[in-house]
Amino acid sequence: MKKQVTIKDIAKQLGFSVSTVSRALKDHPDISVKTREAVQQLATLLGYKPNRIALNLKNSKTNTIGLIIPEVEHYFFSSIINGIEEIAYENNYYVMVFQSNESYMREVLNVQALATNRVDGVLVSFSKETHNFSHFKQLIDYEIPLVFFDRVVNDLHADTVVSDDFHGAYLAVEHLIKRGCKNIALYSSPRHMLISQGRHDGYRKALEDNGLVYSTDLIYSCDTFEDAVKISKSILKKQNRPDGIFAVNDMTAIGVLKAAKELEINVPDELKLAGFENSRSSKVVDPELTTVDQFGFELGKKAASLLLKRIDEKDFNYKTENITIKPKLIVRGSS
Amino acid sequence: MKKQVTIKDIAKQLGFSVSTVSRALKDHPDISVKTREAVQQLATLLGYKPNRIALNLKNSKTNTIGLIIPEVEHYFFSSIINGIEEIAYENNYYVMVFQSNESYMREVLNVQALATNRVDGVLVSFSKETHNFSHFKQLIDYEIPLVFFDRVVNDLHADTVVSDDFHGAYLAVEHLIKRGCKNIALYSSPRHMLISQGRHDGYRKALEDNGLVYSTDLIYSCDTFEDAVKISKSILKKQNRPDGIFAVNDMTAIGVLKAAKELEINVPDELKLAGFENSRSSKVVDPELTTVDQFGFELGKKAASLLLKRIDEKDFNYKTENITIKPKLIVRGSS
DNA sequence: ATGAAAGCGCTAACAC
DNA sequence: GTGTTAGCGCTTTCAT
Repeated sequence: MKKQVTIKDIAKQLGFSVSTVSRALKDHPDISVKTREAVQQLATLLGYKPNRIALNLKNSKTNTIGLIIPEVEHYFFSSIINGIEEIAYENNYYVMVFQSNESYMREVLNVQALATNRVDGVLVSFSKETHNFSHFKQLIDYEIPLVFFDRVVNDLHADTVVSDDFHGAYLAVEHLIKRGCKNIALYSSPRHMLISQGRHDGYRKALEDNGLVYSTDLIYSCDTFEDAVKISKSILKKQNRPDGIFAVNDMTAIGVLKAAKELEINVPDELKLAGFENSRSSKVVDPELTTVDQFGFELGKKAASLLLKRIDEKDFNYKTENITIKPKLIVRGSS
Repeated sequence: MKKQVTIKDIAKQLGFSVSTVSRALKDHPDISVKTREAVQQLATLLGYKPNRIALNLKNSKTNTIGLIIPEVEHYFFSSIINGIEEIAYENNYYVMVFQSNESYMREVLNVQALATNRVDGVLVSFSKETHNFSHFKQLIDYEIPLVFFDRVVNDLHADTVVSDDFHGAYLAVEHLIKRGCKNIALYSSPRHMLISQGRHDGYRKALEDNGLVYSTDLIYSCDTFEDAVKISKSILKKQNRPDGIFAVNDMTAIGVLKAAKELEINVPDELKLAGFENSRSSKVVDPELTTVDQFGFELGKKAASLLLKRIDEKDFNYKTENITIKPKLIVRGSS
């Protein structure tokens, strides 16, 4: 990289001191119109760009927020990124994105990287492998504000933003019941994650509120397309197979759909399906998938706004907030 | 944010000078084992983290590469990000991701942001709106290495990495012909982008090599799901409707599929379809979509490796490379 | 084996 | 209205 133009260069060429140039560049009232204009003109002429690094060092502030997500590849996460970027952009912040790839080890390294890069705040949705949260505690020790979204943990000094999983699941399952299902299975992620916990509880509550029996026999640990195809083939062959399935995410529900097709089980007539995410794929399958929209974009915006608020806070001992976004059931052809 | 621990703090507590501490921290041979250990021990005790910002300023190097893409939300781009991150991670680089959202204005601002953040190099796939490339020229003036991928322009001092669109399109169309299509339409993006140009040419060549007539009547400007649904409804109602359609991306092909279903045109019997991307959605529709895999992950890796090589180069006047990744036809049920 | 000091680019308190 | 200077955290040359 070529040596970049600095205020020093401008100062030298114009015979001013660096401070004058610095002030002129930011329209300081003390500076005479003449010098200001001369300086600004030369600056653009030389292609001067302020060096953020120097500023960052000076101010101990990078105007950068760190983001750790499991994988960009999921529609839900990429729409969250969009929401975050929107807010960051509006407020002159930059975003550093790190993926944990669902690996705990990688996530720990990501946190290190963020700390060493001196980001002003961090947004996290942690990996499936993460059970220990001491790496996040480090950030908190540094008084770097932290906001968890989607996958959250409640016993840290950090805000949280989630969609109301309980409610979303309740809506979806209630809907399946109203459509006549009596035997509804749940395809769910590992239990330690609060999201699946909430969705599980919403599922259960909807059953119970509607006089159906909750049974662990109807609960399957499965949250990917591939697994869903595989296990559904046997599940759907059973004597008293489910007449409705609620899956924790769209791709899982779509996996079921695929298996059903192969077994020539008609969806929605013989089997009704609901997913969770409102992904692009959900609109594209046939029949289209009934699903729960989590408003990822909004969620990202909320999380980022909250983080920026925390960054501005004078006192790090703020009272943490737990924000919940109400999801919405999107009824389509699969139910 | 709390005041972070610096080498100064360590020096003071131990009664050493900062230079000794600095050296001890990096296992400098001059330092005695005793001091080294004392320093390193205290450092971990206090939770010392080197301040990258200071380093960046000192070295005029940020170990960060900038990435500008149209939208993370597309599977193709997110898989590219994965490839880029992989390489960056292995080489101790950080990635700053910016989205242009297909807006020229936004892209220009992204470039500014990158320049002011003093990234060591930049990876770009430019927006659909971008016809003027002077903002990239600025980066080149600064001697910041630039690698274009996917959407590229050839008359700048920058390397390019693309998948062989011509070849991919040729494969897809040739395949449709072999399957018996005689009247193959092309759904394509605006022509000024090299990608659609290449795909267009591959389409044309495949027709001509196989004794079919190329005609602009069979070319439609359409590259989104929604548009494809809309325009296909009329196109597929025509007297001599196409018996095969090749679309520049999967979602467009899937839009056609949707329209065909509504019109009760059987795919693949009455209409054969091929897309381009090998997205998640392509595996999920019924019938599954024949498509061209562009190996986004590999492409991202190649682009990032090349960029890092350029960053290390002593002389900015390197001879630019134009790398092409051979795509692969994935035949599925839609053809 | 360790320390002093300069410098990376910029800002701001303090002079004048 | 403009200049001088110190300092942000770190590395490194030059002393000792």
